[in-house]
Amino acid sequence: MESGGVPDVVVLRLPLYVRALSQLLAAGCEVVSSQKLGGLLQVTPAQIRKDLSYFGRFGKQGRGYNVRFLRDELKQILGLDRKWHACLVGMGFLGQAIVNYPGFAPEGFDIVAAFDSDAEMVGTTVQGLTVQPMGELDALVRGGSISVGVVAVPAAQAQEVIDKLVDAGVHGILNYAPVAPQVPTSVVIRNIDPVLSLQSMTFYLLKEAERASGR
Amino acid sequence: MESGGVPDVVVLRLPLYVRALSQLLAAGCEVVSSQKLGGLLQVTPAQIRKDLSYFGRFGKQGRGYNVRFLRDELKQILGLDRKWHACLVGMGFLGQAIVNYPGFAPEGFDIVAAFDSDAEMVGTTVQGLTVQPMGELDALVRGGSISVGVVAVPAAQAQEVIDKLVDAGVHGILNYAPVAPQVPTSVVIRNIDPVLSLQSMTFYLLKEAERASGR
DNA sequence: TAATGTGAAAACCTTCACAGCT
DNA sequence: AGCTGTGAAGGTTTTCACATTA
Repeated sequence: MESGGVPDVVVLRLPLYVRALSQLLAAGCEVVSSQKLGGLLQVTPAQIRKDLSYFGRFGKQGRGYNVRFLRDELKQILGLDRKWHACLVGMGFLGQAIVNYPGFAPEGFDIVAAFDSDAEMVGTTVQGLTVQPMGELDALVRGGSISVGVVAVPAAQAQEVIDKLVDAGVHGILNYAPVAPQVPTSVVIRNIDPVLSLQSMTFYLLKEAERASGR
Repeated sequence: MESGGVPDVVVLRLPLYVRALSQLLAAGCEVVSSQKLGGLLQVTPAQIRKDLSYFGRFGKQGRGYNVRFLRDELKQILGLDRKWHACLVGMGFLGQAIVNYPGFAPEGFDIVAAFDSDAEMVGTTVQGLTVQPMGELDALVRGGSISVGVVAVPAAQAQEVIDKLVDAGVHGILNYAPVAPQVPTSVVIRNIDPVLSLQSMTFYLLKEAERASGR
């Protein structure tokens, strides 16, 4: 994917920069060079400068970047200077863990509604969120300001749920189900799949083991 | 990264192929073409053929691939034809969700030990796992067959925990903490970070919103 | 002096297109 | 006839290296 002349890989790295800059700021650091920032993130200085150059000129030659300024610019570019409303579908173990995860809200991501197809689950309250029946999804998303759907249902139901979310007008999906979902090109999807991560990791663990014993 | 002439991106896609092939098999499909497999995964047929060609010749011209055979070959290449032992560090909300997640064991990933620095937590049992004090980590990993460490501690402690795991001899790390960890090149690390995923997503949501209203 | 911003070069990855096999 | 396997072409991403500026 590629948007407005900016390569996708670049957009994927920007949040990393934002986080590192926030840390630097918290540590009282006001100016940073691409070299130093790269050291923190294991990224080459040239790559950082090139990435930033897609969006403007944020540094001062001979000095580096003002940490707060660069951080705020990047947050604005990414749309992180405002709140985003999300709904969660699937309030099983995983869904509950997601709702309880304290990392979303401080970054401006608020889960404002939750749905489940299980009648047992509907009506219960988790972290101040009352679980609603799936039938309510369309009206709530269509009517409101919800732009992101978080999918935490079993694999077998995932595609169906994703279709519902897309129909209701969600433009972004964070999918925790272990499937390869199909979405229209206008919808942005991100998959969280720890098993896939492990399954590509083991390839290298095998090589490592070979090196350690034979070879 | 690049290992044995095989590009990293290729290794990242192989587990996707394995999963799709398993699904096909479950659906009773015995033969598949790169075209059909690509359709399921939103990958071009040429890419699938090229990816596979790094490891051998698995298909039959004019017919396609035997689903079971290709699946088993790929599992072997990735090291998924055996069990992998992992330990979990951090038994907070997130750690408990990870231990309860039913997706790891069926794929051969067994969490066989758990550690926490909180004295309150130590000694409790979650899903048949008794939480042990951090002091035990080194001996247990060093002595045993644990090759993967799963990190589910707060950001502030993550690097320290990762260092301990690496020192103890773990070769792979699945990190859920929102940090950019530093590890030796011999250690493979995968980060699970839903907030970063959302933060790159919003860039495109912004563009989408612009398109929808003004331009 | 010290570090940015950026064209050009190099490396890398994907797609094409077709020979060759079943 | 149909589909794989693969060199070659095309495209994208990273790195280099240096003019430029504070």
